[in-house]
Amino acid sequence: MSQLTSTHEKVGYLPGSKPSTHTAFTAASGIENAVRMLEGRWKLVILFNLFGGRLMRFSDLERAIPDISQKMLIQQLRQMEADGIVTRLVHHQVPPKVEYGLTAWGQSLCPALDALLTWAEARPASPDAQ
Amino acid sequence: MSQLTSTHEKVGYLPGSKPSTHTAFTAASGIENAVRMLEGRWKLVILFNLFGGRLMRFSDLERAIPDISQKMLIQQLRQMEADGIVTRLVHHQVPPKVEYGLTAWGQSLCPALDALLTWAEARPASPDAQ
DNA sequence: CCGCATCCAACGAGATACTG
DNA sequence: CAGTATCTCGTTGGATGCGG
Repeated sequence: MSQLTSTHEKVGYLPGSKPSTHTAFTAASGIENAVRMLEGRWKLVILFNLFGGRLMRFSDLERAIPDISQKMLIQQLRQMEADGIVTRLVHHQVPPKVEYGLTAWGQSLCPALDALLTWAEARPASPDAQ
Repeated sequence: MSQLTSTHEKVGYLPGSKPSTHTAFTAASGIENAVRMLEGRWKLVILFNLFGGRLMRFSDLERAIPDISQKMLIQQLRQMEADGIVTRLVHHQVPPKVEYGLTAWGQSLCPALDALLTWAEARPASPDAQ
């Protein structure tokens, strides 16, 4: 279910003709929301460690991402939790144990990121004059 | 040609088993490059005004995006030009005339953004405990 | 018309130290 | 173990004014 056309032809969300659900501005702001959730120095790295559906403890993530500080790790996790991307599961134990995972919606980010990765790697080496 | 699996099953880029071309870190950094090019307050709005393959003058873009400052417009355009996403065509005239458009690679961003938009709009209203 | 330079405020993110 | 608190700094983006 594609909302934007991917061709070089005229597209449906252009101002003037809006047969589709989106104008240039609504489409942009919708994607901006997505990009905002993905911004942040570490979010994608965290996400990729969580893809696959397994749960990881705070300390697991710390080990998996050596250069991250505790502050950044918790901050980015909490933001993604607030965004509905990651789940936070607290086990009331001594010592404490908290596991992080992905929501179903978070999992569904995977194909979109795949598209982005494919695009990024298709970058031509030499500048192409259109 | 998908490089990441989109299922909830085990995925190929996970540490330990790397039959695919990507580890969690190379995949993340590849996408980070893409996200970095899309960050910036106005880049997506500019992009959407350029999709469709038509050329737009500097002043056209200024009019199309009322709240943007000249500094921001030129800055984001130049960055995207450096990234190989937009083209810059200078007509040596009096008064000056410069037209901006998308490279072929820039055009090919469209489906990837579409995937992101579809994902963003699929966000569940209520928090879903996975 | 198109763009550059400068100054400034706001925010993101790292380092470090401390707590339940 | 899993956080919180504070400080600092680099970067981003806005406003304004000048130049080819």
